[in-house]
Amino acid sequence: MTKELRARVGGIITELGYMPDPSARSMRSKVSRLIGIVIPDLTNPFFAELVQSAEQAAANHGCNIIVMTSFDHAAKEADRIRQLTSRKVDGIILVPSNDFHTLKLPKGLPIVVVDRLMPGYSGIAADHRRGVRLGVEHLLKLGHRRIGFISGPKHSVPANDRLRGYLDAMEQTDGGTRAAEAPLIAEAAFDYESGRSAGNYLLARARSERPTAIFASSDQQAIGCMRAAHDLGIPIPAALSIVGFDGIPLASMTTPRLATVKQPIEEMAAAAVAILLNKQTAPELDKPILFACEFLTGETTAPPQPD
Amino acid sequence: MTKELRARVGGIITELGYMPDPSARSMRSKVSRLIGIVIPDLTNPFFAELVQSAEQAAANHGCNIIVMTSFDHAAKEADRIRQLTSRKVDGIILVPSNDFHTLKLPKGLPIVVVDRLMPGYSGIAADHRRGVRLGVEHLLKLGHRRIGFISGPKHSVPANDRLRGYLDAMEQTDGGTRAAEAPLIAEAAFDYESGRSAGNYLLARARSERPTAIFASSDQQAIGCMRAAHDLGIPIPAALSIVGFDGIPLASMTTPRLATVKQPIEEMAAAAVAILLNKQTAPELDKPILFACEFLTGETTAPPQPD
DNA sequence: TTGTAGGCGTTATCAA
DNA sequence: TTGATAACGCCTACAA
Repeated sequence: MTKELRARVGGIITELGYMPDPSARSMRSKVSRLIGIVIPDLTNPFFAELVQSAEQAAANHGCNIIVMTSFDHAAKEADRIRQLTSRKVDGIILVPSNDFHTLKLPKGLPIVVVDRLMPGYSGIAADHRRGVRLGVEHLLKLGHRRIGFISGPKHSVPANDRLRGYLDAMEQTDGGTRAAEAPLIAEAAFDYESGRSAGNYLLARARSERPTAIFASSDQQAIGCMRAAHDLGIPIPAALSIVGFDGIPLASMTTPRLATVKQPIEEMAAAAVAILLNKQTAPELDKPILFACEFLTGETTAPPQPD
Repeated sequence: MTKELRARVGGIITELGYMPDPSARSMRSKVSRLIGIVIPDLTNPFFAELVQSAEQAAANHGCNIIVMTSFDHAAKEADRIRQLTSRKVDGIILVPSNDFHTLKLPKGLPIVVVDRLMPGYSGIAADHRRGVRLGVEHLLKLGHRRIGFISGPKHSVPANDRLRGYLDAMEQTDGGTRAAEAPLIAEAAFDYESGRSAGNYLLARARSERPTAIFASSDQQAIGCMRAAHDLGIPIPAALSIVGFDGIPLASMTTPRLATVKQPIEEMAAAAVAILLNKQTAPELDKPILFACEFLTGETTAPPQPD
C-alpha cells in the first residue's frame, strides 16, 4: 500500500504543481537553504568563477546563493554581512575586502573565508606559495636564471604567499649551488595596467641584465607584461618567457597562449559549500585548507637565449 | 510619551541586536524581498556587471539577489527558474539562454527579460541598433568609407540589432549620396578569438580594398581584431580604426585604449529591479524599454590615410 | 491608545 | 507506523 500510495501522492503533487513554501519550512526547521557569498568585486573573473562554482555546488545540495559585492569597502562589507545574518542564511562564504581590519563576524553563523585568509576563521585557499614555486621551477628547469617577479600589493595576504613561493624557488639549492640569481622584484596591483608598467620596469635594462623570464602574480599582470615586452620589441617566448597565475579563461585566449598556474576554483567553492552545510568537517581555525595549484603549459615559455 | 518610548525601544532593539525573522515576515506578508537573476554565464564581464548592478539596486530597496547560471543551456535554465519560483522570489530578471525556444515561464511571477528580448515578456535592453549607428557614424565623420563590420552569431537577437544599426549608418544618405561603400561583413561569435579571425578575414586583402575602419559587435571581438591587425603589421589607428561595443572595463585597459559604445548596464539593472518591485511600471509586453548607448572615444580611431 | 488573539504552511513531537 | 497537535515569529485585525 505504502508504495503505491506514495507514488500516487507524488504524481498528484507534480500534477497540481505543489511546492512547499520555503518560508514556512525554514521557520519551523531553522534551516533556510540559503548561502550568502560576499566578494570584493564580481567583475574580477576570479571571483565571478568562484561565485558561479559555488552556485553549482549549492544547487547540488538543494541550496541557493545570495551574492553580494563589497567593492573592497569594509563598511559595505560589514553591512552586507549584517544583511545576510538577518536573512538567516545557513552560512557565509566570505572573501574579505582588502581594507578589512577589525570586523567582528557574528558568532554562531558558519563562515568560511576564501582566498584572503584571516586569522581566527575557517579558511580555504589555493596553495599560492607552492603554486608559484611550481611555475618558477618550470622556468628554472628550462634553464632560466635571471627570473623576474611581478608581485601583488604589499598588504595582500595571497600576494605575500606568492612572493614567498618565488623566493623559495629562487633560493633552492641545486646540488649545493643556488639555482638562480638574485631576485628581481617589481611590486604592482593585480591588474593589467600595473602588470604592464611592472613589466616595463623589469625589462628596462641592458639585455645582459634584464630577466630572461618573468613570473607574474596574476594572469592580468602577465598579459600586461606581455604587452610591455611586445612594445619593447622583445619577442615571446624567444627572448622572454612569461608565466602567469590564476588560470582565468582569458589566459588561454592570448597570443601566444599564456602559461599559467591554475587555482582549483571549482574545488575550493565546492569545499566551502560542503563545509557550511556540514557535509565536510571545517578546518581548524588557524589551519586553513590549502588546495594544490596546477601548472598549465602554454606558448609563452622556452629555454633562454644565450646573452 | 510615544516619542520617547519609541526611541527607547529602538535603542534596545539595536542594543539586543534584534532582527525580524524574514521567514516569518514573508510567510505573513507574501513578500520575500528576494529577487532571482538567471544569466547564461557569470564569467562574461557584461553579465557580471549586470548582476553586480542589480545587487546594488536591490539592496537600495531592501532586497537581495539570488544568482543562477544557466550556462546557455535551456534545460538548466528551466530548472533554475523552477527553483526560483518555488523559493517564492518577488520577481526574476532573466537573460535567456541562446538555445531558448519554448520555455514556458510561470504566470503570476513578475519576470523581466534583459538584453536578449523575447516576444511576450516585459523586456529591457540597450538600443543596440542606434548604439552601433553612433559608432559607425563616428567613423563616417572621420572620413572613413570602407568600414568593415564584425557581426555576432546569426541567431542572436542583439547581434541582429547591431547589424541593422551598421546597415542603417552605411545606407544613410548624405546630401543625396550614399555615405559609405558596400558593407563588408564578417560573422563571428562574440569572443576574443572569433574577433581575431574575423579581423584576419576582413584585413586579408589589398590595401586599396581592405577596410580603413572596423566596427566590432563586442569589445572582446574588437580586442581580438586589434590583435589581428597588429600581427598583420597594420598600425592602429594610423592605418586602421577600430570601434567596439559594450563598454566593458577591459576596453579602457587596452593599448591603445579602445573606442567603444557603452551600454548603460547599471541603469538597465536598476530599471529591471524597479519594475519587479513595482516602483516603476513594466513595459508593455512587446514594447521593450530601450536604453540609449553612449559612444566613448578612445585612441583607436583616426581619419583614414589616403590609399 | 493599548492589548490580545488568530493564522500564515510547515514540521517536530508526542500519543495512540 | 500513523495521526493529531502545537509551535515556529510575525503581522493584522479587532476588542477593550
